[in-house]
Amino acid sequence: MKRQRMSDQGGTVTIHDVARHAGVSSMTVSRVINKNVNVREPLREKVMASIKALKYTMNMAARSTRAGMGGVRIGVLYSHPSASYLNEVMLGGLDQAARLGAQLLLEKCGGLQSQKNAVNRLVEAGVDGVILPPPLCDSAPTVQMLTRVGIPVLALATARPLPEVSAVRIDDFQGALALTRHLTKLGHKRIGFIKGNPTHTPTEVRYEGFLKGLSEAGITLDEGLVVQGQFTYKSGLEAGRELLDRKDPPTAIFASNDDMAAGVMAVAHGLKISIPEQLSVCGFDDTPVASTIWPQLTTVHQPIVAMGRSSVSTIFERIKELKSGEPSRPVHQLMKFTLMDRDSTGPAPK
Amino acid sequence: MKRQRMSDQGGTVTIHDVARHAGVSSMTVSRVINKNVNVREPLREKVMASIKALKYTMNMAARSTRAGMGGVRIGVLYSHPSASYLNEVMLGGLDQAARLGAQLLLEKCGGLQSQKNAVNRLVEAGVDGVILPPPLCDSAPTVQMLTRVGIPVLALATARPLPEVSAVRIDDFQGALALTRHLTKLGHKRIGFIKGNPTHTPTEVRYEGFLKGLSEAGITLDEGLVVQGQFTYKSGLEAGRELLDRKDPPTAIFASNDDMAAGVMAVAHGLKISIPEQLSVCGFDDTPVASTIWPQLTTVHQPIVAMGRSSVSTIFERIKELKSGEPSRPVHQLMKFTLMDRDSTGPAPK
DNA sequence: GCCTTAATTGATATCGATATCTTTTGGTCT
DNA sequence: AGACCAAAAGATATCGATATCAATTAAGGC
Repeated sequence: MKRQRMSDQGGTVTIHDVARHAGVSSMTVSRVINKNVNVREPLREKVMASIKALKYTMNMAARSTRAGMGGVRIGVLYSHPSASYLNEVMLGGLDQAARLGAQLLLEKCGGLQSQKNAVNRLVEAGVDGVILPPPLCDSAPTVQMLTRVGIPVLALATARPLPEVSAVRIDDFQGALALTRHLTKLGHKRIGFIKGNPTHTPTEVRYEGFLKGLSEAGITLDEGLVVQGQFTYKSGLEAGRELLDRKDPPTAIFASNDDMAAGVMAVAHGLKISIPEQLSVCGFDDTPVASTIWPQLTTVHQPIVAMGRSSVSTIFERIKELKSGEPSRPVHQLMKFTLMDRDSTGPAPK
Repeated sequence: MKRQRMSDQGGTVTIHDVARHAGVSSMTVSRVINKNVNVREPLREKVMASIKALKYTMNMAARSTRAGMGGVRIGVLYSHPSASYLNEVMLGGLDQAARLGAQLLLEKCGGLQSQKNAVNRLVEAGVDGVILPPPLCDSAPTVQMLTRVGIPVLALATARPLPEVSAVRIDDFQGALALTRHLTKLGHKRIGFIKGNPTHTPTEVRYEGFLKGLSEAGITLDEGLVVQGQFTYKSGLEAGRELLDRKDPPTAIFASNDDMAAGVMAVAHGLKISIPEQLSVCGFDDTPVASTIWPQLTTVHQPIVAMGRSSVSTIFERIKELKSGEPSRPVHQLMKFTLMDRDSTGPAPK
């Protein structure tokens, strides 16, 4: 009895409350919210004012029950990306799914046979579309299985999207180029490079960006400073040890992702090599680990959360088009990356 | 035209389809789904069979529009927890919120004044409840501001819940005790301990668990092996260096969280101390970093995602009670932790 | 065996937003 | 000025699940 629907209105403000307040029908309010064209200016303003006055916010759950669009299910099929990467994707994805009233189904798989099973489980569950985070985004068999049964696919963070799939990604080439320029501008000439897992498409593209950056600065590639990694912390540890144990170690190391950069930094800490005074290190992706470690990592920020969000809305649109029989083509969306200039890079020594 | 509502039924299976198939009313189906008691066994079975046969899954969005519970808004107010920790909380939280049809509002703040502003923003936005992840879960002023205006509060992962707030947490004492037992069982006698940030409540409790573990094993505390940390990677780095630079270094180090343990391991890698042969390291929380680094970290798994989920449903229940005028008391929920015995710990050397 | 009570089941209204259809409005063309 | 038509606004039906109340059945009690 204490707290009985206190405050001005009785709890939540609905579209009808706004309508009453503005003296129009709720349909008009709906049209205003959805930027529908057929509303005259004075009315639109009156409605907008009421929305503000009542602090109206839409109930997304209700919207999604609207006729026809009921219960869109989107599958997210992953094999073994880094834990934090997937977390961020899901963070954005779940948030957007909630907004759209869609349902996200997370499905895990391993080898090829297991991929088949996972795809079947998703189809059985009646998904209307599937998002493939890396590294599955580049798996042709998986994509085919899905497209064959008419389910649209979206590849997340692939460097080279397969045909027929939508994609949300950044320009890995430009990102690697920007980072390399950053290093050469700081005066680094001997730059080590740690490649990623060769089965992931960004691996090669980032390397190409690095090469371009070197040639721009008139530096000849020293093949001995290029080490193969696997995108894992452990491979970064090994590659770092290999590079830093040389008698002519590089003054900077460009690791193809943050986990490997963290490995390199761990080795450097052990060798009492101070960062960034004696060695500059940079990574790629800007996963949480980049700002966890010390010194904080200079890296290319990939807006993973936003990409997760965008993946969901992009494939949602596609599903809507397909359901209503409209013509529909895969959509490619390029997100902006940001160079995060933090504390792990500095001027080349001496 | 290619994909025109293929498969058996015309799109999504609803509760009504199931009802028709089973020859009952949709209300009965609803009761079966929600494990409501008042359904006789034969009918329940018939309904269950139909659910399976039609591969029915519920439309969560629709459920959340149900009378009365429309548009619950839950605020999540955080200051500066580790990025990955918050991610996991939100992952569980968003997922559960979607299920319940609630809306989650994320709000950030810094100092005390900024906390006031943040609380005001949340109240303005009309939140019905607020979740406080660490370290804000222990902030008495914030809690007071909220309870004063009648908004229920839930503290996440606090070790000592303030009065009047609900809480979702693990038993930090037992967790630290289990981990210490693990080390002593492996034969370690000289065990270093890195404390966490003194303003967080789990810091002291974990230390107490450690002490208890030592005394159980009949080990006298060496005060020199206890170092103050801050829950940050950097403080782990410094503490690790301090402990490992001693002439009589410990054979095992218990860091109060994973980030600090990662710092210790970085130092060890640098000193070419092999883990776990020469040094055992363990952390606490099992954040993604624990399985990212190498060797993978022995730690206490805190089910953060599940705790995020549980926080949302717990405060949701509370909100429901308050809204319907039922009597309502804060709820405390203790989650199970798990000892993750991975590769960073081993038998004490010689 | 009849009546009261409790346990089951069903019928109907509802939630919030939108699709769709209908009515009204306002303007243009001859 | 009258007719006609598109634009603008409203009325109503709908989505899927559940709350609520009514109807039915079963279970005891004397």
